[in-house]
Amino acid sequence: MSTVTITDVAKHVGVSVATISRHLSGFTVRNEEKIRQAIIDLNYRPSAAARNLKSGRTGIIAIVVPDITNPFFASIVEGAESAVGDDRMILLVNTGDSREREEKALTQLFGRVDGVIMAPLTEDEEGPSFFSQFGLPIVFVDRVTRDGEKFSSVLTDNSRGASVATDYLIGLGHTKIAMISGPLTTTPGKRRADGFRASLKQASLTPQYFIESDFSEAGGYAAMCALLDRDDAPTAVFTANNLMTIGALHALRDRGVQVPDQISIIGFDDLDFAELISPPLTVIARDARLQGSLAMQMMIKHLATGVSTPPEHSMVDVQLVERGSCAPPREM
Amino acid sequence: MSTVTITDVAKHVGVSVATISRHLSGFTVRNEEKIRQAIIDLNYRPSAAARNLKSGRTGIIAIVVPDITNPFFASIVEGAESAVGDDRMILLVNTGDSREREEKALTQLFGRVDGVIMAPLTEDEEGPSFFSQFGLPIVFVDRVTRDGEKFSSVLTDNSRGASVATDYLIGLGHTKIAMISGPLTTTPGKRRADGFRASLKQASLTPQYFIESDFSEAGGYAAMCALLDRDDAPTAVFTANNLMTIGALHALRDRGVQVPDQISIIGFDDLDFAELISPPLTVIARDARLQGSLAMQMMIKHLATGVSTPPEHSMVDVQLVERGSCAPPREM
DNA sequence: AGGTTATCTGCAATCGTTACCAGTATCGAT
DNA sequence: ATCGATACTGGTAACGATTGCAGATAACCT
Repeated sequence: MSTVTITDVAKHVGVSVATISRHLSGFTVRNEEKIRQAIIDLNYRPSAAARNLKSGRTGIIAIVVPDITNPFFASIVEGAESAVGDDRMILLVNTGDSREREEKALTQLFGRVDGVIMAPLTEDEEGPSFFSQFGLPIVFVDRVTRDGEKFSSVLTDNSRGASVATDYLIGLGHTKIAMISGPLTTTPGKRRADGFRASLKQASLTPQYFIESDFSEAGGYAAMCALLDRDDAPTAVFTANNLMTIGALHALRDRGVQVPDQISIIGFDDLDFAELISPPLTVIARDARLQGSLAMQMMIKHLATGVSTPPEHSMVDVQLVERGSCAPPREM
Repeated sequence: MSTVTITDVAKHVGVSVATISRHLSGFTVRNEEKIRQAIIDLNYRPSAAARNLKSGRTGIIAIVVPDITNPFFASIVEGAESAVGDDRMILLVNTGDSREREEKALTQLFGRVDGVIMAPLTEDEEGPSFFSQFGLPIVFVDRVTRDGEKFSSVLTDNSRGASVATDYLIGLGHTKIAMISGPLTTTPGKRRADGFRASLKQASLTPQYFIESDFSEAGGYAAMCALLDRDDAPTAVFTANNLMTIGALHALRDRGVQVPDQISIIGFDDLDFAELISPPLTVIARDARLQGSLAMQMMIKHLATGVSTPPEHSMVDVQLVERGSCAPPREM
């Protein structure tokens, strides 16, 4: 059992603790070999807590995401992991889409981590100081808050992505185009809705099939059902994230609606298995892993250069991946 | 900026640091209200590092998984998250299937966390003391090492699961049954292979279509291709995890092989979209979220009752979910 | 040999908190 | 008024590491 301290090692070797400490910090000391051996013999491991207390740094970077089972966020985490380096670790917080838990997490994180990479839930209705108050370096990823300018961020052009999707459907000849949207209180929710609306407007169409949902599979299912229940059902639907896409597909399957013959569907965010479903799913894709990695790189650079460096902003490309789930409307 | 210490609060209120500390620990003190106010006014947050140093506990539990983008592990993490409680947090380590990183993680984790929930990569070839040496409470999940008896664990009956899958294929009349296996150095890899072999043996069949792969999508793809390239191709295949199943399905799709007409396929571990692919995928399922939650509960109990409590072992059920990807062989 | 560097060393203060110990105020009972 | 019990309080020594300071040793030069 390891309750071996630096003092024990020092005694064992016959030098002072300072010498051991210096050895540990990479300075040259007289009895290198003896010290190394003593550390192994005693199975000594420096106390992280004591180091933190002295140095004020923890070597831990937190990642706060709304839902780790969403493959998009899992990939963000993986990307961040890949860029974290040898001397740091990642602390994951899953807020389960709860604003309360997000807030509590930030409070608890203070002092335990050197920085936070986060996808905030909402645009922060509570004033510009909310995230600043914690005094933690933050890099926003995927989403940003109203006072986001103050912090670095890695975002995708959500509005453009939604426009590309909508324009694509319009280009195929659809006029009855639905959107199953995320919550308008979140940045991606809002921006994607904006892009959708803008594209419709440009084509002189009205957003009569717009449903605000919640980025969850169940939400997507319910929304799709609601759309199908309408007398005048849409001929195409744009689902604003991967989970809702899955839900919508389940609904279509359960109702026996043929894709793309009876309805076209395009999703936001690619899925591992998008090619495996029939027909293969057409999506707006972006590189989540890259976003995570970029965010981590920003954080590391920020921690290295000091707290008062100006925030950086980075935008990751979206692209249309045409597969087979969209076709021109049957009845025109 | 928060470099406010308990001393500052004490001075501000006009009491000693001990009093503030007691208030923080929930004891009744004289100036409750004034203290509460001072803490808010000064924006004081207790130093986690100092607390760790004094108490020896961190309030952090680590979860070490090989691959967070695997939905199975993402669900484990989510399950653990859901059971972690208000006063603790989760530190995630993604080892990326690297034994080296796993080992380094354990070293770094010491002193930073109160316990580790982990899915170890291998069965630990390096002797019984490997995981013990870190002096950390460990709960194994999904997988176990050779000296696993010493630590608590939450496992699934991998061998039985594989047998159920194999028996199902045999029951349908298949004799040329392939298995795309995980690495035999991992517990789930080995046990599932064992179950497969046992079932074949009982039916007087020989495992001539056995391929050891690596639990990755690419590995599954390659293995499936190899099987299809054989002169005497199998009529059914059992893939030992979800990622390899996806890879195999991609291979089948690319080669234009019809499921289940030309080949039957059954996977280990369910997928969100298993019903969406065509035909819907038949799988051996188990509740990953439950496993994660159970593991966390064990860890919390273990930390509460003390280090010397005997390890617990829990087994989670597997079940066959019949969908449409398996059928009797065409040519008999 | 004497003087000057260059290297390494130990001492002790420090990081922010907790917990033990002894001390004081308050109160009711005698 | 005195006593004992109760309820808080403040001072201070830890927790285990790092680091500035000054002293010691060795190495080098003239």
